[in-house]
Amino acid sequence: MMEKQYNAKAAEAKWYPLWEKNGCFHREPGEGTPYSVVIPPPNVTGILHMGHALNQTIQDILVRWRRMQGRNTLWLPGTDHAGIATQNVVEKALKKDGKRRQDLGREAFVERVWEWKRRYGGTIVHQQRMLGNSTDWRRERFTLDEGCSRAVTKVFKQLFDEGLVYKGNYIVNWCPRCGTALANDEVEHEPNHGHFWYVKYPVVGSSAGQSGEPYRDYVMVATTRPETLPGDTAVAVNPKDDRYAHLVGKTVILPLTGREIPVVSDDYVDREFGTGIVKITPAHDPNDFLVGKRHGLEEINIMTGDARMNALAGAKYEGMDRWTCRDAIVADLEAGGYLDHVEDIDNQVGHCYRCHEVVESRLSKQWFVRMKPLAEPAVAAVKSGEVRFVPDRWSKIYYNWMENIQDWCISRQLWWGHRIPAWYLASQESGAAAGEERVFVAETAQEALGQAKKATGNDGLTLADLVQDPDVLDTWFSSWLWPFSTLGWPEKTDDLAFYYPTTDLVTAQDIIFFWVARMMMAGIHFMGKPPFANIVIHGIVRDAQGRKMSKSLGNSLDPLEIISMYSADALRFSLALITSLECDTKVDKSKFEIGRNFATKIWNAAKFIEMQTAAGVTPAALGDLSAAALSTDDRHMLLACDKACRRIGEMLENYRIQDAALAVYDFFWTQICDWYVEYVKDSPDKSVSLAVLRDVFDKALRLLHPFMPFVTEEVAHQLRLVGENDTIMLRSFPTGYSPEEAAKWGLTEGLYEFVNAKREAVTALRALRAEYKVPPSARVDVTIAAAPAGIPDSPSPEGEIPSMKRAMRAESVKLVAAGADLPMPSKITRFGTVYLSLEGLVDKAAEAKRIAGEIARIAGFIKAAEAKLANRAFVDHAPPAVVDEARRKLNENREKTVQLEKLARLFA
RNA sequence: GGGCGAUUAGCUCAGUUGGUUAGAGCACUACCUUCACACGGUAGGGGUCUUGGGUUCGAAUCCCGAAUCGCCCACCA
Repeated sequence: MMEKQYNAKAAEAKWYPLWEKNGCFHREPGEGTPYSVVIPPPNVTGILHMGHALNQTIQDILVRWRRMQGRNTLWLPGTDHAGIATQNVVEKALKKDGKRRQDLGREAFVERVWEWKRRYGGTIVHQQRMLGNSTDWRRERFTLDEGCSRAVTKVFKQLFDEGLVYKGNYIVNWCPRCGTALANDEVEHEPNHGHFWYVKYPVVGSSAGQSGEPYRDYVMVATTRPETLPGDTAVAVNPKDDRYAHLVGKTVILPLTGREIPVVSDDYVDREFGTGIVKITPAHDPNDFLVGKRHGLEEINIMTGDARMNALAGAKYEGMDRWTCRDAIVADLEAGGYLDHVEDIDNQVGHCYRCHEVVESRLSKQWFVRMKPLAEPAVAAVKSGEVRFVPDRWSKIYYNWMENIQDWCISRQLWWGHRIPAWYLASQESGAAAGEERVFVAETAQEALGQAKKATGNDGLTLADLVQDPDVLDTWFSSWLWPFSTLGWPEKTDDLAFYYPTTDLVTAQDIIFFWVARMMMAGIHFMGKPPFANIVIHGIVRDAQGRKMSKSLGNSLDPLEIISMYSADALRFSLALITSLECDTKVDKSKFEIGRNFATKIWNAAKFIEMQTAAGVTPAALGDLSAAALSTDDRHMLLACDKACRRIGEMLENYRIQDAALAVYDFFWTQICDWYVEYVKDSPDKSVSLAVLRDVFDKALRLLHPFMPFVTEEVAHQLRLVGENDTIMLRSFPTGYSPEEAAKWGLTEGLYEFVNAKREAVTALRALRAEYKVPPSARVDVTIAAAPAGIPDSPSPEGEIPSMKRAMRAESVKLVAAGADLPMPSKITRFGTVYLSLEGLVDKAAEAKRIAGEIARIAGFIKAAEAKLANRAFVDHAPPAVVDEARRKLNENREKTVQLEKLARLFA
């Protein structure tokens, strides 16, 4: 016998290992139609959060559904090596022992990170199993594993050979704490309350000096970053600015240094902002860098990698950190009479997305990928419809970004990651700054050596003469290859041939640019085909106040805690039900009660079926039954099931996960539990109705399985709907009954409407009972002026009396001719007019008042409907069905009014 | 500054190409411990669909303007 209560924990602990062990998640390439998805690899340092839970629930729903549809399904899992994040974790651990990574040396440190990965890297992988993910763990990958590394190297070399990877002097975002360059999108801009210092730069050759008043002629420069002053190599004005036109071409004295620097004119300068004069510091500001390039200005780098001032900043400031130096320079400017005044200003300051340090713009040599040539075909693939965004509006955002794309800085000054496969001549390295640097890009050091020998004509070179580039590649440089590197590329594997391109990519909106766009480019460039057919974008999980969930805010919900409180199925179903692809999802704990309650409901319904069986009811063979053997309620149930199967399948095809979840919920709860199970309790032929119930319940379980894998598997086994060594997850996803079955059982639309109408009558009677406060225990006498003739294919209402009797808690149900004028109180339904004899149970005055209100309300509807139908334009233009419906409704309301007026007189 | 989106019941959201008296879940009210289930059942209350115009026989839905909120990109020296 089934337990009184569903034990979710036990079911989860039992089924997941069995599925995995039996290879239920695994398929080999070859047969059938492929359906493949690669998981967005979580950081190996990560722990499972609600964002993962949502993302993976959506994927698992799609994957389980496709698998049940019979597709050859692959959902490929893995983790990302997450350069900075992982290195930080290990460095933090080292710090506890008072060590820095430099103390270990590169090789030992990297080995230490690997060791960390082996010990703790499995955390999130373990947690993902708790969700019930049907990922093929036999194909699990890591972005830094051997295969992925080979792909990365090959790609780097190919792009280099194609001229799409280059090394350049460039101003990059630099995190002084992490000691590495950051890509533009790794910088977070945040509002900052800062100052605007107004500084006077004396103009050379003015009359000022002669009069003995040094600074009468000066230009006023406003800056938020006085500490970069020693790096200034010009001041700039707008060419159209008449105020300063006379200054262009002259020079000014850079305060504190005595250096003369030119005044240049450049469109970049905004006349309206500040004083209209900008100091230009090419080595420490991206815009200034560009201005400097245009005017051939010197680039003076005055800072070290950890944002301290170097010798070029001047002896006095050398060694100071940038903020100390700012204070010192401001003080000196003031002392020298150069500082005019200070204003408060609100601006935006960039912070490192990892450690939150204020980012510095820094001039350095970095590797870049030329993006324009890669972006163009990636845009074309979406424009042509070859790749589709779901929802479609993301394509606009994608175009917008791709069309304004900038080169991608891919080098990172870290130790943990894919080392850049570029080598230099050791002898050349120190003196290379001045001249051309010789670089050999190759897949191996040996190959690089060959290149070096050829280039230098020196056959005596050995590996010892070569030095590999110390930098590693941006983490995304491996993830952008994920859809094919994980399938074995660059080898020509069967997996690659069969599962590439993948079918769906499911991810949140926040990594469309980081990841999705780049995968598109890589897929097209290296495989000749976009990496997926559909890009499904879902929202971000937010807390009840709409804030992003984050560790620092402390507002995160832990999926594992939700699983332990409510079950994995509850987590999954609730997420599916409340998630729209259209917008972000607000989540709080109470939402998960929906899923838990649903699981309980299913368990109890299953228990009911078991009890019927245990009570000795033997289900008939459904396939042998004809329409005549089935009651209208039985047939209605079968038809509702048929509709549910079709609708849910269609919704999933359109990625309408929320709608599908709601439909399966409604089918189970309303159709099966609220109506049919109630009917079965008192059905005239239990053997038949149990057969129907078992069949629709079985189908409902399968419809639900992608959403709630554990409870469906457990219940299917409890009811022996699958064999002992079998699993529901490999059974077919129901698509509805065949036309033959539908014909044999008389599953017609008319019949469906007929039973719906009957239910309206039952509901109306219940409402009457409630309105007139008839005690639930009271058996009442009901009369119905049955009128189902208006419904096509209607069976005789006579046969419905027994089922209505029970549902209405009626002592008797009497049918009279349709249209018969029944005494009050009664309600009009499609089935007919329902009358309940009250036997003087009513407070007359109160009822009279209520009825008057009701008449007034209906009068409003009638008036509106009459006006509508009197309108020729409406009658002529609206679809006939709409007009007919309006007429029918109007008549019904008129009839209702007549009845109500009679009733009012009765109570007067 | 550029782009995208949102505003519907107390709350979270549906509402598919314009078409009955705008729906669901939660919350709320009343009644019900009826032998699958109180994590339940039955019946209810609650919305001038942010706002002002326009198109239309008809607008939550389409167009224009306003307000409020959110996100993304770029960024002021």
